[in-house]
Amino acid sequence: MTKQRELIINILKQSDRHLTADEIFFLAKLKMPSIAMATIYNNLNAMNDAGLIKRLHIDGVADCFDKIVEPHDHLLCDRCGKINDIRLPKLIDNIESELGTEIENYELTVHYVCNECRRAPRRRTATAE
Amino acid sequence: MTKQRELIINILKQSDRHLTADEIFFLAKLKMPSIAMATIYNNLNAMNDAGLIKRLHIDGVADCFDKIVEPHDHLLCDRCGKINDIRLPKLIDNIESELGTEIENYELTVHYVCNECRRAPRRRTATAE
DNA sequence: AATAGAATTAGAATGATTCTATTTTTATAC
DNA sequence: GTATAAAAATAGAATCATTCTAATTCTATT
Repeated sequence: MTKQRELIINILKQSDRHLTADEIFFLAKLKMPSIAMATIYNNLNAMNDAGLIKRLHIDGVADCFDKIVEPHDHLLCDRCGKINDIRLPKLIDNIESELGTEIENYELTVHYVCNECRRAPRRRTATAE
Repeated sequence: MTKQRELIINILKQSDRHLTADEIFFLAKLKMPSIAMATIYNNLNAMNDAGLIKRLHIDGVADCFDKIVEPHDHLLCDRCGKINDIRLPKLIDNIESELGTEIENYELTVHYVCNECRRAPRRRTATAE
């Protein structure tokens, strides 16, 4: 466990959002100015491959990294772009029974309009629409 | 409807796979050597935005384009990388009832090991693993 | 045939990510 | 505690997918 990896893990742990490699790089540089982008990617990729974190692709946005612990799904608000985590524990059984085969795992992104946006319609909170 | 768009649509229609922009470009150039990459993207993006086709992101591979007609999900074999379409019509209700909200739509990619790979284990058919 | 607007073309630009060569760090053996 | 080998980090170049820009070509309408 290198200092760099430790730092990256802490940044992920302390964030309540799903960060991009770039955001992690920026935050890491504050604490360790010498850190290189390649180190960010090397570590994120290694941890992703090891299943310690999860690379997340949301259309039109750079990949984000998620400090998963347990499997979960994502809720994307189509208006404000915010991503929320959800657990849909029965879903894997639903999929398997509809499909008739055992599956390894799955990735699900649900598009919806979050409560805030539903209430205050049309006011844009973040990047997306 | 320009000649270029017609060509792109035909390429998509005639293919039984999900093609990348690059593959579409290559195939289009065979029939219309002057066609530009920007035209491919312009048309794919326009059709995607209009809901006529669907941009598809699979981890580690360039985006593919899918000639959807109706909503459907994707099955990705983790061994050979092949993508199959599936319909899981009950899923949207399942998600909505588990979630307690109405949703717009969703994207689901299910990872599994396809029948061929299950039978002939470890022999790699395509790009992935 | 003249014109306007839309689409295409070519290639430069961008953004994200990976690669490569060099340097630093870490761990282990002497 | 120094020598050495392996692993990781660094800097920056390279690559890949995609978008952008400016110039050109098409198409439809007058």
